[in-house]
Order: sequence, then C-alpha cells, then structure tokens
Amino acid sequence: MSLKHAILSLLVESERSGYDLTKNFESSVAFYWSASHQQIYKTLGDMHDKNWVSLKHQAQSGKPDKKIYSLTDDGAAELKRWAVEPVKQAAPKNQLLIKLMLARLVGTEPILEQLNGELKRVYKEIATYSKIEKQYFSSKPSHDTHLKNVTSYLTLRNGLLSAHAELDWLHEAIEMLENK
Amino acid sequence: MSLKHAILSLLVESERSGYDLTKNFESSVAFYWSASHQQIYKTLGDMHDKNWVSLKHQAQSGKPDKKIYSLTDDGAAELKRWAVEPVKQAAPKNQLLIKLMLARLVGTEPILEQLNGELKRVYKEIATYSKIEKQYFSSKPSHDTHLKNVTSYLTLRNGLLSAHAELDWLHEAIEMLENK
DNA sequence: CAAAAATATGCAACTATTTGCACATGTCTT
DNA sequence: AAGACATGTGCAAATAGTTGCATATTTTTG
Repeated sequence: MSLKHAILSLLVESERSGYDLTKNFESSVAFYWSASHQQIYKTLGDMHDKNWVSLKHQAQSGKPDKKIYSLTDDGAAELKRWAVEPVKQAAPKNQLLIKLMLARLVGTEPILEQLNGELKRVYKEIATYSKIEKQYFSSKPSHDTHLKNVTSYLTLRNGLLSAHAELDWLHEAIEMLENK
Repeated sequence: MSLKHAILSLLVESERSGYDLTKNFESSVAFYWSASHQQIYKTLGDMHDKNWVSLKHQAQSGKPDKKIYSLTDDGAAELKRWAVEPVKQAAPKNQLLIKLMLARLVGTEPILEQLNGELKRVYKEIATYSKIEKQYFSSKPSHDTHLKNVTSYLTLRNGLLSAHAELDWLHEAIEMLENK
C-alpha cells in the first residue's frame, strides 16, 4: 500500500501528529490520496514498529497531549527506495460504468439521473480546483519557481484535466442516452 | 463493494461459472473493474449464501465439472436497487502524484523516468482502445443502434478520454520538470 | 514425448479499508 | 446552561482485496 508512503512524504517536510496528518489528508492530500483518522493512527503505529518513524510526546495546556512523529533514517531510506521503484498501476474501479451497463435492466431514465448527478459533482470539483489555481498559482510556474510549487501546480493540473475529461464524457453519454 | 454488482450485471445476460466470469473480468470488464479468480469464487459463494445467485453443477467430459451460477429474483432485485442508488465516489488513489511530490527528496531525474514509463503505458492503452474502436465500433452508434452497443461504446469512450487526459498531463509534467 | 498452457475450483494468511464506537477536554454558539 | 464543534487518540469488528499455495485433468506446443 502507499498510505505509508503518503504519510512519510508529509513527514519529510516536518514532524506531525496523527491529528495534523488527518487534517492534511482532508485538505491538500485528498486530491490524490485519502485515509480516515483511524487508518492514519493505525499506520503510524505500524510504521513506529518498523522504525520508519520516531515518536515524542508533547504536552499541551488545555488540549489533549500530542504524539509527534518524525521521519527516521530508515523511513527516509524506505521512501527513497519506493519513490524510484516502478509505479504499481491501481486497478480501475468505476461504479458508474457498471451502472451504465445496467441501463437495459433498469431503463435509461434512472441512469440519466445518475449521470446528471455526476455532472453536478464534477462541475463543483472543477470550481474548487479553479479557485485554488487563482489563489495560489496566479501565473504558471516558470523555471525560477521553487520545485515544490511546480509539483503542487502539476498535482492541481492533474485534477483539472481528469475532471474535464470526465465532464466531456458525461456530456457525450447524456446526449447519446437521451436520444434512445 | 461493487464486485458483487459487477458480477450480477454479467449474470443478467447469461448464467456463468466462476471460470467464465474470471475470463470476462480479464477481458472486457477489466476496463472498468478488476478482480482475481480467488475473489470471484469467494464472492460467488457469499452471494449464494445471500440467495442472490442459484447454482447448478455441470459435468463435463474431460474437463473438471463446472458450477454454473444464475441470477435469482433476489439478486435481480438487489441489482436494480443498487443501480438507481446514488454513486459512491471512490477515494482517489494516485501513487504517481505522491512520487511527484518526492522530486525534492530524490531529484527530478528518477521522477522523470517514472513519468516517461507512464507515458509508454498510456500510449499502449490508447492503442488498445483505438483498435477495439475500429474493430467493433467502426461508426458511432446512432439512434437505431441497440442500447447495449451504445453503453459498450460509451465505456470505451470513457477509457479513451481518460487516457488522453493523462497523456496531456504527462506531457505537461515532463516539460515542466525537464526545465528545472 | 515432455513441458507448458488452459480448464476448473478453492483455502489460508495477510494486508488494506470501512464502519461503529469510545473517551477526555476546551471553546464557541444559541 | 446546553449543545455543537474542535482537539486529540484509539479499539474492535466487518468488509474488501492480495498473495501464495493446492489439486486434478486435457489440450496444445516445441
């Protein structure tokens, strides 16, 4: 799995608690990976056992204590090893296409409803991406931009291009099904 | 999960064995869902317990016996219920984007290698889709085409549009990283 | 003729993820 | 004052998926 590596990649930048990581996964990381807080706490424990991360307790006034995790040398080595290893392609899982195939069984109307629902969702997604693009990346990064900005920009572009492809497909699909 | 529903959707068309279903998943279904034979046999057993599928044994000369599964009324009802229920969006899982973020840690060269590897894979994928498009769908389905052809065509279009979006993104990403 | 591939099914162990619950405190809102 | 929301951590059970192994026969290929 890559959750371990997604977490380690955040710990490269700074030490973090499970709670901090959960927040990261809810905001920025959510664009390319997702995990619940239960999964994150569990995985931090597993990685601590493997000695990929080290742990220190931080007492806080008022709030509960934090358990702050940092990347160890072993963790950094594992992350470097994984980063250059060939990508393992995730198996496609597209519920909507199963449902589309069921148009014969349930009729085109309920399937068109589903497609229109997705259309709304994708529009919203594109709006979210566009907003971030304007806020943080008002001009396309150039050769003197820091590498981190470049990779963040490309992550955003990935989301935008995929969303646009889905939008185009949904328009095609809706048009063809409406003419049946 | 939707593996149950993907299997049921095939059993709508005809009764099939676990082996038959495995072959379906390796060829056509693979474009939108994937499953190993172990998983398919297991799930068929689970669905038999739920009475979503019924079972008959078929002796074969020479080859091992087959266990042929058919859709039951309960199975059909479940499939119809699921088909019209709102799509549950799959959480994004993109290893490549985690790796891209690691360009600072490991340098841009190994990441460019990964991106170029993906480029090759996507080119092949597009070639596969284009070949099928030519073989089976020489002309865009029109209003008098059977619904099943329309949905199959749209499944193919989904693959093509997604693959093209990824291709465009890879070109952008490679260009930007090369200029660093 | 021997080896490999295809046909056919499945268990067991492990890894990954989801869902539901639990607990403790602080601040902010109505 | 009551209730919601944020901070902070986690267990347990169930579901989903992967990996390795097992078995038996037939057909095809070199």
